[in-house]
Amino acid sequence: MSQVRTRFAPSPTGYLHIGGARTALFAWAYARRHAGTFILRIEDTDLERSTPQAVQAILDGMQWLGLSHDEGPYYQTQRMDRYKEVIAQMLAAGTAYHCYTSKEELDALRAEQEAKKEKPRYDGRWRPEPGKTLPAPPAGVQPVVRFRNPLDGAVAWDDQVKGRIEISNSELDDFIIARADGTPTYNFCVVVDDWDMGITHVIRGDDHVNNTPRQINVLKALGASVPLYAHLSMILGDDGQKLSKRRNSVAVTDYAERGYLPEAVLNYLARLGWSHGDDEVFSMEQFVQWFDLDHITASAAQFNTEKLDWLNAHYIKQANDKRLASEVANRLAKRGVDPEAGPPLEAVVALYKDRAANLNELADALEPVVTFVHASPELQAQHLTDAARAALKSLRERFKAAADWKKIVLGPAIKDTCTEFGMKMPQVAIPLRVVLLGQPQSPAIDAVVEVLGRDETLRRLDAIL
RNA sequence: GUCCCUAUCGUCUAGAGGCCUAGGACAAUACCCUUUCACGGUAUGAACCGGGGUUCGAAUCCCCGUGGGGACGCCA
Repeated sequence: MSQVRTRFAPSPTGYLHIGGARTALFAWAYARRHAGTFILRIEDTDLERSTPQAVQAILDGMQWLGLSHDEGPYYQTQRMDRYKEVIAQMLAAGTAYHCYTSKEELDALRAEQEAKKEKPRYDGRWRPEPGKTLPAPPAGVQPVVRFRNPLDGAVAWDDQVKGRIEISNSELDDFIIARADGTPTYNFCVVVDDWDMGITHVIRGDDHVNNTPRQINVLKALGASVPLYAHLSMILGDDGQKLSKRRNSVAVTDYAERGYLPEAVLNYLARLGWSHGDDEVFSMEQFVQWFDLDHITASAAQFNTEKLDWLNAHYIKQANDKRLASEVANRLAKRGVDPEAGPPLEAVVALYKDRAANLNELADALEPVVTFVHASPELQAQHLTDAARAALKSLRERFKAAADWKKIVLGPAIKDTCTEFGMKMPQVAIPLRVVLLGQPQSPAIDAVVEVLGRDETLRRLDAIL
């Protein structure tokens, strides 16, 4: 078997879409699995809609996910000479021809066919046939170039995810491969690129299934070998509807902003439409070893944010504290909170990372530790009763007398206070949380007090009591 | 309208004719842990779209319906 070469070929008209990211992941994993080559190709022939910013956004998204390419990025706009060369060859070989039908005529034809409930298609009026007399080319009209699609028979391929697909050539019309201005069109560029780049496995979204027979026909006309195709079904939003920019987070960078770890997004995407038995949580190394085209689901998959959240929480628990601290520091800084203001972030992260589903939640939780947040009047009224205040004042004296600022000393100090006042643990611990953090819930209170430090703990106690 | 794809718990999925009284995961519910909130643990409920075949036997194969999606551009 020849060396595996796969490609990801986005068009730079927006951000790296979550569906595109999964396509890239699968193409990347397949190449890695087979020690092959993963190629990045930018399909920017649509000059109107392609932007350098979008190219950068795609590159950034790929980098965030860690999907590195071995070749490219290639840009179709830089390969124009090559496309024109192939078009000239096809014109000479008779596998393509000039068509002078104007857009207006085409529109009229389409309207007529739609009125008759027929499938809109080019009628072949400029297609040369033996014994057929073509009209005289109208003066001053720049022709387009059309591919001379076979009239009879069928095109078939064994799709690696959908099985055998066969399309009759009578369903296909002679599609345009070069516009009137001479620029080549998408379906043609893809063919030349896949051929020139030696792509062995075309792994792409299933919105391209209908393009495949055309592309295979051109490949054959060129005498090129036909790659294997694997068409991935699309990803639907949480609501079961097609993903939309308005309703869903579609850009991978949205997920970065929303506090997801790339390994969680990757793991989630890998399991969306692909499976390895009952395995749910696995590393990219493991994924690459397991990945195959045989276990890809043929039907569309609905995105489930709750499951992503669960995976993300899992990976946050696994992540090392230093990395999380740096992520949280960035987020706090953006909110105008000085990450250096409180105790060492790493120590606080260690205390809180089991309880956060994403980095923003983690930052939310750390904020009242890092900076002193006064409890709202409502919370104070609810929790800081006279009895509670008295107990906390006594506790403050115990804290002041603490020989060592450690949990093993601090914990008993709180318990002793409970005993002194005949209170249960929550009756002291919750008011203490309210004073120290401005909220009634936190991890184990002795651990919080320890990490907060002696000076800061006493300062906050003094400020409120 | 024509062509193409698709259909297992609410969701992601396992399942390649008997191993299926259909398994796992997320979510849900209950309990345990925790004298807080989470985390964690345990348990429970929850599905083969419908109808015909083929077969000794069908979630698995075939056909027809129905639902969902895609394509039909001088867009990609």
